[in-house]
Amino acid sequence: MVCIENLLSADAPAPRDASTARLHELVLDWFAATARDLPWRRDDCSAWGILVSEVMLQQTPVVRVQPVWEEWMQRWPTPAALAAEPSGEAVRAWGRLGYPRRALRLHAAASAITTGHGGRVPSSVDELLALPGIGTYTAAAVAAFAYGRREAVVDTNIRRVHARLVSGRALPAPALSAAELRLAAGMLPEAAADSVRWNAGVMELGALICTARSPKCGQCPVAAECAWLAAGEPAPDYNPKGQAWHGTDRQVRGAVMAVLRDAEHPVRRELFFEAPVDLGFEPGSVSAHLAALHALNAEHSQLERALAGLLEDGLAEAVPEGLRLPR
DNA sequence: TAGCCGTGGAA
DNA sequence: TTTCCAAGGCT
Repeated sequence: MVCIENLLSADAPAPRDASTARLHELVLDWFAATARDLPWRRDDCSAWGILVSEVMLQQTPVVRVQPVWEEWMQRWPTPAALAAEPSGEAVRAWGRLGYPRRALRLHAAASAITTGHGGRVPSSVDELLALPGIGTYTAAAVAAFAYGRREAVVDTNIRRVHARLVSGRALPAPALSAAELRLAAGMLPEAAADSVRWNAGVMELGALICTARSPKCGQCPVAAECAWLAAGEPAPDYNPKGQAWHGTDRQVRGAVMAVLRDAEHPVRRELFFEAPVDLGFEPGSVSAHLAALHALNAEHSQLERALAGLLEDGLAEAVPEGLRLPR
C-alpha cells in the first residue's frame, strides 16, 4: 500500500517507492487493455477537439457528449471557424448538454485563441487558464492530453480513486484541497508519456470501475492495493447535499433556454409571461417548449429573475421584437 | 468559499 | 417516485 505520509509531504521530489511503481504498472496495463475508443483520444484529434471535449465533459456524461462533439468538429474544425459565427450559434448547437454558459465561454475562448494565439490552442497551463471557461482541471487536461505535458490532472474520478486507493476513504471531500493536488502530483509517473496515460487511466478507472455509487471492486486492477477495501469499506464521513431543481430559478432558466434554442426568430417577451394564444410561430418545438414553460407555473418574479439573469449572462439578447440568442 | 449554474439517466 | 451524480468554473 502506498504510504500517504510520503506523498503528502512532497515539497521536493515526488516520492518514488516500489508500491507506487506497482500501481503505475497495474493501471497502465489495465488502461491499455480496456480503454474506451473515444474520438477525442485518437491520435488524429486536434488540440482544439480535445479542448472542446473537455469543456463539454464538464459535469456531463460521455454518452451525451459524443454526438454533439462530432457535430461541432464537423461544423467548427478550428477555433477560427467557431469564432467567425455568432455566439448564439454555439449556444444553439450546444443542444441539451446543460450549463449553456459553457457554450458561450467556449465561443469566447475560440475568439481569444484566434486573436491572441494565432488560432492555435495554447499548450501551457498558464495560457490555458487565462481562457474563459478553462479552470484548473481543463487546463491540465488539455496540456496533458493535447500536448503530452506532465501535469497532475485532478477531476472527480481521479479524486475518488485517490480517496479510496490511497487515503482509505469512501469519497473525496466536497471541496478540492491542496493536499489532494499534492497527492496527485506525487503519484505522477516521471516520464511524461507515462504521466499522460496515468492521468487518463486513473480517470478511466474512476469512470468505469471505481464509480461513486456501486464500485466494481471485483474487476479492479488495484483492488489488492486499495486502502479503502483494506479498511473494510468504511462509509462516507459526510452526507452529500443534493442540488435542488424543481421549483428553482434554474429550472425556469432551462425552460426559457429551450424556447430560445429552437426559435428561428426573436420570441415576443409577453409569451414568457402569458399563456400563448397566438404564438406567432409555425406549430413545432417552440410552442411545445413554451407550453412546458407555462406548465411549470413559476411565479412572475421568478420568471423575471430568470430572464434578467439570462440577459445578464449574455445567454439571451433583448431586441425590439423580444428575446433571442446573442450575436 | 459556499452557492449557483442544466440536463437526463441510473439506482 | 425521488435522489444522486456526471472529465467543473466562476464569483
